[in-house]
Amino acid sequence: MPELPDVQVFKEYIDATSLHRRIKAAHVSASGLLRGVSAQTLRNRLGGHELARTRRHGKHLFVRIDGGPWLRLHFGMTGDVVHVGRGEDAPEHTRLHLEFARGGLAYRNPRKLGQIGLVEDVDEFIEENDLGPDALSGELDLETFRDVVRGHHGAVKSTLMNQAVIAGIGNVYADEVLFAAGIHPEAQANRLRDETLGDLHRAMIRILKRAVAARVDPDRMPSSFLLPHREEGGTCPRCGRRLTVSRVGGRATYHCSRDQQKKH
DNA sequence: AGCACTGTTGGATA
DNA sequence: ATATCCAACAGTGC
Repeated sequence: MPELPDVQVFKEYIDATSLHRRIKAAHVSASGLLRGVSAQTLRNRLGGHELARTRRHGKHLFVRIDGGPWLRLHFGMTGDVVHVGRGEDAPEHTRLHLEFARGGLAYRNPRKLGQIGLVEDVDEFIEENDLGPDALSGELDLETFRDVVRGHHGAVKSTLMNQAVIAGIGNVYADEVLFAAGIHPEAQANRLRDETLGDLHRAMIRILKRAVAARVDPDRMPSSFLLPHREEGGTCPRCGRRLTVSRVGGRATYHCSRDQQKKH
């Protein structure tokens, strides 16, 4: 689940619930998620400090520890963050629990396919880990978008999902963006026309922003979105036809064979 | 009960 | 550069 819009919602959630509160103690309960940091170090760096601000790049969330490094959270397929009410225990599958004087913040991850780390310099992390520009950053203007997308000649869907090309888009929103732009998921990235890339760029920004505005709740998304229909037997919200289910780049793919014929 | 499926990334392989 | 397969892991559904 956690792609750019989801992580943005987590970011805003932390901003609203957890900044500038002293961490009484940090509890780490899944060492397998830790990247380049021990549970001991994590506890020491978090305990007694406050979260100062947050930053997101692609699907990574960074939380600045006041006067110290950034806590880096990646959510994998099943992670999220949730506030813990005062006096309550952290919920099931909590892997990192920041306990405040009253209440706390829990990072949950049932499948443990996420990452927890500490980074001194976020920009350095982005560079070293070969992350492309964030899909919603001003850095990714139309011209840059055209250049980076055209540098690849696989399926456009795979290109959109390649974090080294664009950071933030995963399987679900790749389908959503291509549906909005009327582009076939298997169209070759480097053969897309200027105009088509313009459609794609516009759709990407609009869809991601709209999903964030809907708090990634399918019930609050426009009825034109593919997401609520993205299931076996689902129908196209535009023409009512049965959606085509296939695999592109090894990932489950939903598209409408009538409304997504644009190949280039 | 057993098996295949799933929104993530990363590595090996061809 | 790209596609495929696998692994990490746990929950769910058939």
